[in-house]
Amino acid sequence: MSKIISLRDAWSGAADCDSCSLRDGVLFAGLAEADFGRLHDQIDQFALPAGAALYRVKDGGDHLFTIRVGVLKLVQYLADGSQRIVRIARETDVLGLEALLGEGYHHDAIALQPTEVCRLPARLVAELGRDNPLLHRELMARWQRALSEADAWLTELSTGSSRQRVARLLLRLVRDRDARLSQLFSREDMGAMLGLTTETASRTIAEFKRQGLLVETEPNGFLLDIPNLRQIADGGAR
Amino acid sequence: MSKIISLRDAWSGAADCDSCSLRDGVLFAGLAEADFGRLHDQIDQFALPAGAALYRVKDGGDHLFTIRVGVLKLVQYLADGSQRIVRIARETDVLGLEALLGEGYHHDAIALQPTEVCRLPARLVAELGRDNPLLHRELMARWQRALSEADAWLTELSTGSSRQRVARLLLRLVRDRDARLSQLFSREDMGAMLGLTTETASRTIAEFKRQGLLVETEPNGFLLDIPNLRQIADGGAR
DNA sequence: CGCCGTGTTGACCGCAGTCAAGTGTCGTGG
DNA sequence: CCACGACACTTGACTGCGGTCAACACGGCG
Repeated sequence: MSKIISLRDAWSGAADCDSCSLRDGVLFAGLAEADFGRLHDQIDQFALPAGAALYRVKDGGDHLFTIRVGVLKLVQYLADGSQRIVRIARETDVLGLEALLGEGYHHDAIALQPTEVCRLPARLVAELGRDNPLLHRELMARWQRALSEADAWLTELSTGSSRQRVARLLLRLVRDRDARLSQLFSREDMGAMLGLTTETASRTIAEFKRQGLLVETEPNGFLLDIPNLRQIADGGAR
Repeated sequence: MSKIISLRDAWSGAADCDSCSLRDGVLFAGLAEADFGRLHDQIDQFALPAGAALYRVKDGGDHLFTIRVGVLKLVQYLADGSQRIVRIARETDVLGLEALLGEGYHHDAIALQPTEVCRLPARLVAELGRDNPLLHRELMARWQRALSEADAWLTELSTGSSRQRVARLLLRLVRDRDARLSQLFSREDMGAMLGLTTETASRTIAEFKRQGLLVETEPNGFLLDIPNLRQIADGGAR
């Protein structure tokens, strides 16, 4: 368990959209300058340390968030108190889409690394989306992306042996990037993502290291043996 | 494996929307009569026997579907050929939302029971959605519903012991309805939904029957002992 | 220094996967 | 009409993977 940090503490000012390097990649790429002006001064920036919650299930939910840097986990809890991580969000991803429907958040969103986000009022985005086809389309695309992710977690990360799941998770983390990985999740989080216990996650990672499938080249810098991991992921050899 | 039935074979005419009992519940509840007219004569109806595919992953994907009666499974396949059922769709649900983004379908959609659907051209729905706020909102709500379902499958149906998973599946099938259940899935499908083997699904169902948690009152009519199933689902006693 | 959180490893055991046989039902064709 | 095969479901026997409980190593921090 980590310290609780309220969003208020994390406020780091009004957003500096004009110079934002993500400007073209994010939700508002297609927004006319006029519309964007309406939105702009409603946007706030926040910086979260690792372990801080961006929002929690019970929260009201009247803001969307786009991630500038960092990684967050989306967590749901079961009746017995155990947790399951249902998705991971990283830079340019949008969180809290459910706020557009006035639903209140469906997960806890918790930073896994130092993270910066922009906060947008849901009402305003919903309004703009109503008569702006490009934003409308962009919102649908975000929803679809989240859905595809969710499906992939089911088929790839909740099926097969522990070796397969861990291998698939590692491969998914580097994806298009090359074979280097800057940070590994805690064993506990890995377990919660893969439906395994902390011990099994630990054992499997340790085994991969021993077999040279995962080499720590520098502190917090890992190199993956992608071909062999891929073979394991597909049900191949040990 | 079941016979392959092409959608062409299943065509059963232009849709009779005016008398459709679902008219108020579906996507177009908020559509003005004029707009709806544009859409209406583009809609076709299909009837699928159990086992037939509504669409497959490879298919182009330029139609949405709304389900009038029946149940479908959405299936994804892994590299090793095994299948995982990622969602179930029933009356009033909308399938193929991804077609709105021109993406091609992401699953195989296969009827589990005799099923009737209406088919809508994706392009037209996308157009209407662009300048119709109510439809726009309705589409977002559908996407969100699918996403919530996907998350629930992860936390409820892919976590815990086989007894817990089967119990949660049964409870989910009756949901708001009362304790009666008209049809049970095949053991194979249950396994694919829960990440279990066919044998384990069979054993667990058989055990529930022996314990009176699941009573077959008539052919294809089951009664659930909801309180006790709920206790099992939450990690309670055997 | 001692504490705490995280990761690792060991020993043991039980649940669920595997392989296989057996039962029941349905549909087809002789 | 019955014989047969196909298929789904059930059940058994065995095994192995991963869960559980516990001890220990390591590093950071008060």
